[in-house]
Amino acid sequence: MSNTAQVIVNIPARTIDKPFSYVIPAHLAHVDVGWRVLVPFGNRNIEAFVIGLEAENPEGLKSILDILDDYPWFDNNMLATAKWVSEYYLCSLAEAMRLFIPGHTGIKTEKYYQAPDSADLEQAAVVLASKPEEYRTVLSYIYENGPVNLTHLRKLTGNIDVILKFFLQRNLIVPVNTVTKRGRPSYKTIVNLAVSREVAAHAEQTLLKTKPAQRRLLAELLYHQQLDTTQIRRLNISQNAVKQLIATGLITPRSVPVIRNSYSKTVTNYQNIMLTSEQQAALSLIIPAIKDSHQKSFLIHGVTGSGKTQVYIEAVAAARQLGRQAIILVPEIALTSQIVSRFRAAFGDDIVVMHSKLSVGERHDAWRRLRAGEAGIVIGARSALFAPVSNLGIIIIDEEHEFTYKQEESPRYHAREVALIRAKLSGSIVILGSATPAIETYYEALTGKHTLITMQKRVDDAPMPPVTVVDMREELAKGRRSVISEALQEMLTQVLARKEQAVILLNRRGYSTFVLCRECGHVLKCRHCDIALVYHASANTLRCHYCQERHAVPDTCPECGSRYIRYFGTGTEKVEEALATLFPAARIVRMDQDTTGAKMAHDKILSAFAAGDYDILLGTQMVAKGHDIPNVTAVGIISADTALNLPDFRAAEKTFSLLTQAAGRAGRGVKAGRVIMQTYNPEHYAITAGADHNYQGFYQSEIQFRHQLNYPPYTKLIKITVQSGNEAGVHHSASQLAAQLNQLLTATGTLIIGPFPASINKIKDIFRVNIIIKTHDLSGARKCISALGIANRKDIIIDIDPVNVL
DNA sequence: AGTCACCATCGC
DNA sequence: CGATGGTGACTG
Repeated sequence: MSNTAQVIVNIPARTIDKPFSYVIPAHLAHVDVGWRVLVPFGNRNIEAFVIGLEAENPEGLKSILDILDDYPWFDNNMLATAKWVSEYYLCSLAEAMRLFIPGHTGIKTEKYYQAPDSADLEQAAVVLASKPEEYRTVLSYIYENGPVNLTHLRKLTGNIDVILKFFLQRNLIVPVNTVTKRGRPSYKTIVNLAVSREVAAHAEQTLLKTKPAQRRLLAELLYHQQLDTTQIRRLNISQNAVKQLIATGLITPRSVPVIRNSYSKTVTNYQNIMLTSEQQAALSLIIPAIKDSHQKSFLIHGVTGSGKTQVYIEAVAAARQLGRQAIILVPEIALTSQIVSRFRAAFGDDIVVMHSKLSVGERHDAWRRLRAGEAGIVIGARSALFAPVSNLGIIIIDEEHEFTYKQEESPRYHAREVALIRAKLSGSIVILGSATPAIETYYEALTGKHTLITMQKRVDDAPMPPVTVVDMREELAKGRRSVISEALQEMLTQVLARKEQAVILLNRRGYSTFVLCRECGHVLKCRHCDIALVYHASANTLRCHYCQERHAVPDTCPECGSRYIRYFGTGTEKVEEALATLFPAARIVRMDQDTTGAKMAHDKILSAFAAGDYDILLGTQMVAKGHDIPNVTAVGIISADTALNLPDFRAAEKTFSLLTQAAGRAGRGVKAGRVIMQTYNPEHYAITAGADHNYQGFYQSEIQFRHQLNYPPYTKLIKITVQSGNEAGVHHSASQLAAQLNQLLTATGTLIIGPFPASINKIKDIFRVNIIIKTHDLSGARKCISALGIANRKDIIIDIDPVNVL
C-alpha cells in the first residue's frame, strides 16, 4: 500500500526543482499521480502536484493537507508533455506543469491578522504609550474587526509594514494564513421532487389547497422536473414558499455548479460547402491519418484565400465523429475573430474559446466544460495547447510561421514544437497551416518530417493581385519628397473615385521616428533605454516605445543649446496627415497600438471599416492580418523594408511574410485588387518574391542563405542573455561565461558567437549582452549549460530555439 | 516564491 | 545597545 507521495510544489524557482515527499493521510488514500494537493511547505501552505507514489514511509515527513479537486488534474500525456518541456527548454518541472493551470496557480493564499487568544491588553497599553497615535489606531482596528487583511490595513496608514512587524514581535497580533481555491465554480440552487410523481400529484390535489404558491410550485415541478432560483422567481413564487415546501419533504434543494459563459449561444448552421479539388485532396490525406491514431503532421501551404479554414473545419468534424477532441491555435485571438466565428457557426456549443481577456474563473469554467465532455474543441492562443483534453485527436496551428507562438518568458517554449510532442504522446495529428510557412517548417516538410499539402488556388479562382514595386530612390531623384509616391497617390485617387476601399501599411507608429539636432547631430534618446525617442504629434510628446516614458518636446538641443531641432523618419501619424492633405474628402481611420488601447477597439475599427464608414484604413502590421473585406481593392505598403535591415538572420523572412499577408488583403471580393510596395531595396529577394507572390522563389534564396551561414534549419541555436543594471558587470560576466562555454563546447560544428551587446543595449536601465550558441548537437550543448549551473542564475536568460537573436 | 537566520551597519 | 538592511540557505 502506498502511503507516501512525491510532489512538485508549484513554485517557479529553479532552486527547488526536485520532488518532495509527503505522507498521504488515510482519508485521502485515493490520491494518485496527477492530483493537485495542498501541502505544508516551510511555514506556509502551497499547491503541489503529485508525480509519484511510494510504499515507504520514512520518519519525519509532513502530511498532505488536502486535495484541490475531486479528479486528477494531469493525465499521463499532460505529465509527459510537461516533463519534455522542462527538459528541452531547461526550466523546472514546476514551471512546465504550471502551464496546465489557468493563471499559473490554483490557489490564492492570503495573510490575515488578528488578536492572539490571550491578548495582553495591559502590556499593549504600556507598549503603545511611547508610540505614535497610528499604532493605537491599527491595533484597535485589528482587535475590533477580527481577522483583517493587509489591503484593508493599508488604508489606515502608510507605515503599515513597520507597525505590523512591531506588534508581531511582541505577540500582540498573530497572522492567519488562508487558502482559497481559484476558479471555483459558482453554484446555484435547484429544486426537484423528493417523492414519486404519484405522491406529489396527490399532495398537489389535496394537501396544498390552502397554499396556492406552494401548490403552483409543485405543479410546475411535476411538469419541468427541476427549477432553479431564477426560474422560480420568474414564476412569482416567493423564497418563503419554496422554503416551506422543502420543509414538508416533498421537494429537495440541490446545489449545482454554474458555468460562466461569456459567449452567447450561436446557432449551429453547419452547411455542406462544396469543397474545391485541392481541399478534397488535402482531406483525403488528413482524415485517414486521424483514424490511424498515430502521430502524423501536415504542413498546409495555402495561399491567402485558398480555403484552409474549411479544411480545418472538415478535419475537426472528422475527429469529433470519432469522439476525439481538437485543439486549434491561432496567433492572437483579437486578430482572428473571423476564424473563431467560422468554427462557432460550424460547431456551436461544442467549442470553448480561450483568450487573454477571460478571467481566471472563466478559464477554469472553460477547462471544466472540456473535462466534463460538454465541449470537445478548444480554440485559442498558444496557452490553449495545455487544455485538459483526454482524448486528443487533432491539433491545428493556423499561421504557424507567426512569432507569437513562441513564449517570450520562461518557459520559453514554441507552441509548434510542444504541439508535435503532445500529439506524439497522444497519437494525434498536427496540421500546420500558412501562406508563408516558416523556413524551418517548410524545410522539415521537404525532408519528410511533415506531409506537405499545397493549395495554390483561391476558392473563387480570383487571381492574386498584381503588385507594383516603387523605387523610392527614383521618386527622390524626380524631386518628389512625399512619403506617398506618385503611383500610390494615383492608385488611391482611383480607388476613392470608384468608392472602393484601401489599406495602407506602415510598421511604425508615432509621427517622426527620431529627433535630431542639426547643429551638433545629437539624437534625443530615452533616459532609461538606448533608443531614440519617437515624436507623437497627437499628444505633442516624445515617447520611448520600450519603457513608455513620455518626455516634453524641448525647444533647444539638450547637448548644445541650439534651436535647430528637426524631426526625421515617418510613422503612421505622419502618413495620416499626408493622406489627409492629399485627399481632404477621404475618411481615414488609423489603427495602431495608440488607437487600439481600449478593449475591443481593434474589432470596432475593423468592423466600422468593413461596414464602409471609412475609405482608407491606415496602420501598423495589425492592418495586414485576419480580415477579409470584399470592397478593399488596394493595398499600399509605405515602406516595405522597415524590418529588412535589422541585424537578425530572420529579417528577410519577417519582411516577406508581412508583405505577402498585406498584399493578400487586396481583391478578396469580386473586384480585382492592386498592391503598391514602396521600397529603397527593390532588388532584394524578399521584396521581389513578395511582389510576385512567389513563396518557392523566396524559399530557395533564403534556404541558400541559411545554408551558407549555417543558420537554422541547418543548426540549432541557443541564445544566452546576461542582464544587469551594471554595464561593466554584464560585460565581465558575459565574457567569463563565453570563455567557459568555449572550453566546454568543443564538438565540431559548434560555434559560440559573442558576447555582443543586444541590439538595444539598454532597456529600462537594464543592460543586456548576448551569446549565441550555434550547434548540431543541441542536447550536448544543453547538458553543458546544465553542468555550468547557469540555468538557475537570475541574471541569465537561456532561450532554446530563439525567434530573434537581437 | 517566501521565510528566516545570520551578519554588517547605522543611529543615538 | 537594539533596530535596520542585505545576503544566502532552505523548504519533505
